[in-house]
Parts: sequence; C-alpha cells; structure tokens
Amino acid sequence: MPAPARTSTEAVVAAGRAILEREGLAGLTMQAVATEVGVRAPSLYKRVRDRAALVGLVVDAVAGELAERLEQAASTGDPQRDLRALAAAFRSFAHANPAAYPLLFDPRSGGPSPEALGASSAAVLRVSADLAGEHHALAAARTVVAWATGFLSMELAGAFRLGGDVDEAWEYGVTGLARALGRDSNG
Amino acid sequence: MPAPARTSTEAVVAAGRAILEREGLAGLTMQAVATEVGVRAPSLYKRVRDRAALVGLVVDAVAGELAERLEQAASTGDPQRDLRALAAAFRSFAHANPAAYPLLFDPRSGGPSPEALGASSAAVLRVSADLAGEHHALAAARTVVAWATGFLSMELAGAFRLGGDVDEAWEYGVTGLARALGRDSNG
DNA sequence: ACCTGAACACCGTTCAAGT
DNA sequence: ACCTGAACACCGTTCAAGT
Repeated sequence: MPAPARTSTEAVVAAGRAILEREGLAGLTMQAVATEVGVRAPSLYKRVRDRAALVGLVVDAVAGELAERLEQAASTGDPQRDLRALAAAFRSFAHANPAAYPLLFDPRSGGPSPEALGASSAAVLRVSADLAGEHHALAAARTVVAWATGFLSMELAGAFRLGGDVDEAWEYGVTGLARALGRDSNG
Repeated sequence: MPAPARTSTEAVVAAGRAILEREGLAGLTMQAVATEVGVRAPSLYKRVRDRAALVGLVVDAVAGELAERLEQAASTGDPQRDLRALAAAFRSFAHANPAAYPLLFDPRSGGPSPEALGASSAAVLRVSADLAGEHHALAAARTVVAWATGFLSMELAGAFRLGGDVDEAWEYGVTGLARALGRDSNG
C-alpha cells in the first residue's frame, strides 16, 4: 500500500521553469507540467497547492539563481567596476531568462519570497553602500535595480521602437548612475 | 433586417479598462466585459478580434492618457523642473492605474501601438534633449523612463520590502538622474 | 502515500439561426 | 448588420477509487 513517488517538487519546478521559457506564462499549464514530469495533472496537487503556488516556486528559483549571478559578478572590490558588473549580470540574466525575468517584478506573480528577495538584494546593497555611503545605500540600490529592471522589461517587451542603439542607451544609463551615486553622497 | 448596435468599441474598451482595475487582468474576461456593456460574450467578436486584441486596445487607451498627463506636466520650460514634473506625472498615473500601468511595459501584452508609444515619448524626449543635449536625448529619455517604470513596477508589486522610505528612494532617484543627465553631456 | 479517471465550473471562440 | 444560444476545446481543481 505504500506507493512510490513518481516525481518530486524539484522536478515539478524545473519542468515549470523550462515550459515557462519555451511556451510563455500562458503555456505553463498544469497539464503541460504533468506531462513533462510523467504524471497526470491531478497528481501535481500533492506537490503544490495550486498553479499560483507553482508559479511562485518558479519565481523563487529564478530569484535564487539571479542572486548567485549577482554575487559572482560584484567581486572586484572597486565599487565603480562592481556596479558595472552588477548591471551586466542583470542584463545577461534577463536575456537568458526572458520569460521568467519580468515575473520577478510582476505585481501579479506575488514576487519572490522574502528570503530570495534578500539574497538578490545583498550584492546590490553592498555595492551601493560602497558607492553612495551607508546612509544612502538603500535608496541607491533601489535606484539601480529600478533602472535595470525597467530597462530590461522594456527591452524584452520590444518597447524600444524609436530606433537608436539600445546597447548605447544601456551604457549611457550605467555611466550616468555610477556618476550620480558616487557624487557628494557620503552621508 | 438592419439590426441596431447595442454597444460600441469605445464602450467595450472602457468596460475593459474599468474591469481591469476592479478585478485585475485575470478578471478581465469576455463574459465580464459583455455583461458590463449589456450584451452576450459572442457579440464582442463583432468589435474586437479576440481577447488579446481587446487588451491591446485597453493598453493603447491607457498609453494615450499617460501621454496627455506627461504633456501637461512638462510645461514650465525649465528642464530640471520639467524632469521632476514628468517623474511625478508617471508616478501619480501609475498609482491611479495600478493594474493597467504595468501592462504598458509587459512583454506579454504586445505593448502600446507605435502611435501611442510615440505620443507618450514626445514629452520625455523633449525634456531629455533640453537636459542632456540633442545627441543624447534618446539614451537619456530611455534612462529616465526605464528608471521610472522599473521603480513603479516594483512599488506596485510590493517589491520594496526591506523597509526604508519609498518616497525618499524616489526622490533620491529623480535627483540623481537630473544631475547625471545634466552634466557634461552637451554632445 | 501517491496516482488516476471522472467530473465540475469556467473560459475563449465559432457558428448557425434569429431579427 | 448585429445579436443570441448552443456547442467545442481547453483549463484548473476536487474527489472517490485504486495500488
């Protein structure tokens, strides 16, 4: 009477993430996930409460991986270089996860868990403190992340349709922010 | 045999927008819109091709209204003041349209039409040119809009969960951007 | 303890039939 | 010319029944 588990929460989340990138959020159905892990849709409810919870777990997994990338990126100790490295890490992560990335900041997805959020914030906060001073660290970090995530959302959405060079606009932005944060902000 | 029209595309779009804010994107169903305009769901297909097209029309309407607000806001002629006014207009519009605003930059909504996009961009481009010089106008405008939209997406998503004062972070960002765009950028 | 088929409510969409 | 009921495919979710 036992009954062998034919899948796992990790497998379900991994499948969800793969399908999300392959088919988009609308394609991330319970049936599609069930098929991918080799089970029938109702069985998924042994692993996750409902579809929203599944999406939440996927978002958390993505946030965790982003945190790793940011941590690896901001490691030179030179605040100006680290800021540029953080920005580059954000952008390459977004390009590699175009469907998942916008979900991290989507009002409708609940957002990442506090833990995942904290992990993702750590590296940015550290560099922001180095650059803008402890007193302005939080506001500076929010400015950087807001710019990066807004830019990348727009880039992924194809919202830059007035011509011009998108890479150049990105470069302009990083440079401007590095300058803005680094000036007479040693509060 | 004629057959009186019992609704109109404008009424459908207005209903869609109202329901979007009341019930969220998931609540914006063809049935809900049909009920609101006093018709049965299949009749909506005389006005819009499908649900995605309806959402697109709603997004366009919202983009058009945002363009008006931005145009009204940036009118003092002083670039620094106009930039702050633009930022304030973005934020109050987002707060007034919390469900619709993120859709403007959502990869999944197709985004606003080129016309609506152009109208929304005009005021920001003008102020950016005044501030950063014609040569950097586009990159500067993209920096400002990216920051504002990213900040507001995060604010609406409840992503600022590390404490601190959100208004202060906004203020810090505007000030930093105004400084960054206005310095030695007269290319 | 987990898996399944069957069932239900709900949604988008099509279409023949009405006026 | 527009509106409608009926129908279809599809989806999330529940649950009793299997092992």
